[in-house]
Amino acid sequence: MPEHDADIGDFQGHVPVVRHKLTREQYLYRAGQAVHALYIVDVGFLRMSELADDGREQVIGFRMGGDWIGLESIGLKQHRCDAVALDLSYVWELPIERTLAACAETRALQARLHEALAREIRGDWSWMLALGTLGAENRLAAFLLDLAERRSRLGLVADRLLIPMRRIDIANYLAIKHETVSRALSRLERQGLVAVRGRDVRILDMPGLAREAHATPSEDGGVGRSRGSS
Amino acid sequence: MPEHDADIGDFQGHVPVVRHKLTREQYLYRAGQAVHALYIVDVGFLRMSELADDGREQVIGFRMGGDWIGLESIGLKQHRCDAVALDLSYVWELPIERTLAACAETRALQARLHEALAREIRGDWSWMLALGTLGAENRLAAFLLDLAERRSRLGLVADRLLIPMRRIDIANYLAIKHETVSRALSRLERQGLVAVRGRDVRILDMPGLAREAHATPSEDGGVGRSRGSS
DNA sequence: CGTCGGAATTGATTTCGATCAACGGGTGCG
DNA sequence: CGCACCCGTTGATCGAAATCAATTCCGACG
Repeated sequence: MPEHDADIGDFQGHVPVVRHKLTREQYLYRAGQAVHALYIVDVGFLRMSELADDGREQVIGFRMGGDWIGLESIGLKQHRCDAVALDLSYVWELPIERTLAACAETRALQARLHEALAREIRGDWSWMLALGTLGAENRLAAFLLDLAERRSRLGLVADRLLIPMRRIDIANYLAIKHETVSRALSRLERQGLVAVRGRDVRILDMPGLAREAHATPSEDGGVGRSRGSS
Repeated sequence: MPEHDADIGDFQGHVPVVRHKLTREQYLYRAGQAVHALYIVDVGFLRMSELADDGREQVIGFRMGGDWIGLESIGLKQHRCDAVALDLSYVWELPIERTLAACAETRALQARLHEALAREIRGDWSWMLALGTLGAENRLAAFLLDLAERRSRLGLVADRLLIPMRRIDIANYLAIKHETVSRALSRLERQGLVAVRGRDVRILDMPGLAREAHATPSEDGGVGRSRGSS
């Protein structure tokens, strides 16, 4: 039984929920806009990105069915990042004040929200681990594997990815250049792990890909766990 | 007036708080251990790190006075990361169930917790931006600047950093090697931005360092903001 | 007070990914 | 229908950081 990150049904009775349609390239919100809602993706694909004042932009993640959007903006007046649809998408909109109030009243909802917030943090940390310790090809493998896993959690086939984002989005997310993404994909294909045709990626060897998603060379990790008391 | 991330006073009346002493190298918790509390640093310095099953380790951040610890573990049975003291430190321990229950009852506490969780996410995202878009030297500058800012928020002098972590910890956090940290520090010193003697770092030119903490070369950002509807 | 070992700095060389460049292919629009 | 533009792939070269290596610094402890 797929454990959804966010089940809109839990909230539907407690807060007025509106379903929004987003077309390709349409922004759910942008940095600078007022914060007035949280969102849960119903169907579709969104890209989250953080931006610096000097123009730098970093893709932080991608959101699909069941994922929360906007949690990072709790407590803020204005959004600090962008959320844009990569595809035709539908999201549930939950007025933020009403939602937080509902969480204060209903213990189960509060737990849901805490869960979602903590899960977001863990996901970010886990990705930071990958970014900090893996090379380009391993990162890409980890990324594909993550997509596959999320698809299967939604009850979809996991070995057939129809990736809605451009190579450049993937590259930015992986903190590498898009040429490197291409090359890494080709290498994975040459190893017989995946079959790539444009945005249609088929995973041929899931365990092999999983192996590739961990450190290939003689990684040491660096920090060195010294003898710790207690 | 310094706006603290977490004010222990808010919780002290509502949950039984215990103050814990941690000596250098002592673990507050380790991956695998049961989750039973949240923590707020009183004084000292802690290092958070995420670890992979294959031994890779990534330093996620450092915690000092007023910072929460353990938020990432909400909803988990067992910790997935390490929290270790770099220095003699004192932390407040808040039993997790009692604390979450208190948040459910008291709106102000709930807001505090949401705030802290969301702030953690924003901090992570902001650091991901730095990791993804800055070179080694710029990252280091950003790191020093962040330490300085946090010190000043605690009411301490900001331009004198007595860094309790080893180069290797910094390196891991910055996702570079410790030799590179050394070289980058030396370069910053040669530019007259900082004075370094071991772990005693003096910031000589704050604005200059801030300039260094942004992209030096002709960064483009990559993703390319296309014409967005709405 | 000396020495021992981990931490830090600096140098030489290698390597991985970035950059520069060229080209193929699909798609939307005139 | 065909052109133009963007996306993606691949090749050649460059460069920043990793790796390998040698010292120096410094604190702990006998």
